[in-house]
Amino acid sequence: MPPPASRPIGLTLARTARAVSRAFDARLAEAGGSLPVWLILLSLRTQALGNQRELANAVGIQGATLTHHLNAMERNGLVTRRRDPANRRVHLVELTPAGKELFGRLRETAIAHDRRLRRGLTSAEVASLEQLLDRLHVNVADDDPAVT
Amino acid sequence: MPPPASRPIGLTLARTARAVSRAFDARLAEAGGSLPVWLILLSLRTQALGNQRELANAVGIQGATLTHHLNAMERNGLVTRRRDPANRRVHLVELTPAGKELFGRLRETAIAHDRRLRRGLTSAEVASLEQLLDRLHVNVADDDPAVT
DNA sequence: TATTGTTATACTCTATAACTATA
DNA sequence: TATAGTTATAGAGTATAACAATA
Repeated sequence: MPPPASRPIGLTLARTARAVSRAFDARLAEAGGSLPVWLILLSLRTQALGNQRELANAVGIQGATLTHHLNAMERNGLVTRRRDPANRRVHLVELTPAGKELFGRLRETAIAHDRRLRRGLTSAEVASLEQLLDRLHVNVADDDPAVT
Repeated sequence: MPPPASRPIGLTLARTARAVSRAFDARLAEAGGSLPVWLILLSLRTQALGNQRELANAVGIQGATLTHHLNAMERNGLVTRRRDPANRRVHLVELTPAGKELFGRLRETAIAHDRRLRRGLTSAEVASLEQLLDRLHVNVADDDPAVT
């Protein structure tokens, strides 16, 4: 049986994602942010997260990597960290007013980016794309290395 | 008019692409490669490229970045570089037998990865996905920053 | 002992600027 | 002067391992 004759979908996905994320990165940088910072702010604002492990998980990075970003964000006055009195191992991460302001700006950036991405696509097409992407995600998520 | 109410397609795209490319990276690493090395080998084998600038372009990186990878690949015995007698400014990049061997192995890896990605999708669905991704790509490619 | 998070360190990919060799 | 490529340097993002603090 022949290999898939057409252009591999993984290649198309990788190239599209790279182009799209570079464009988004550039916009975020103009607005004073970056992708990890945006994802961290977004997670903090839209999810109730009990600790940094959960936050790291929501963003899709390791705990130490999150610490790295939080250090920079704290240095830049975007977040504060303080011990949870109820469990002093846990650090409560909170947005400062500057952090909330940046969140607002980056949200505008993200909305504009998405509007641009959707240009010329019907909402049915976007929904279909989203659903197909989710299925790809599931296909690599179930880590069954025995797939030959 | 309200912002897109649903989950931003850019976020779904970014998360899917990250998960998929991490899975692919892991497979490539097991096979002794990496994504940039695979893209370089693929370009060398499937396109007629006149010089390194064109090669860098095909891979989607800067010339200096390409040099960086070629240095490593040459160190590892995968490619050779020699001056083009017709224009001694140009360096002809050629695969060694070891380079061709690695190409073959990585191609198998890429094919298996793609087979896995496509699981449960009809070829019409894959075609539709590919076409939608291409349209997103076009939407960010035309760099018209005046899109509000 | 287990859990939470930080520090130390390093790696990969990428880029820009300055440089060399050739035309 | 212009073009092809390299070298030098740096920065962002990520990771693992060892550690400190707390439970």
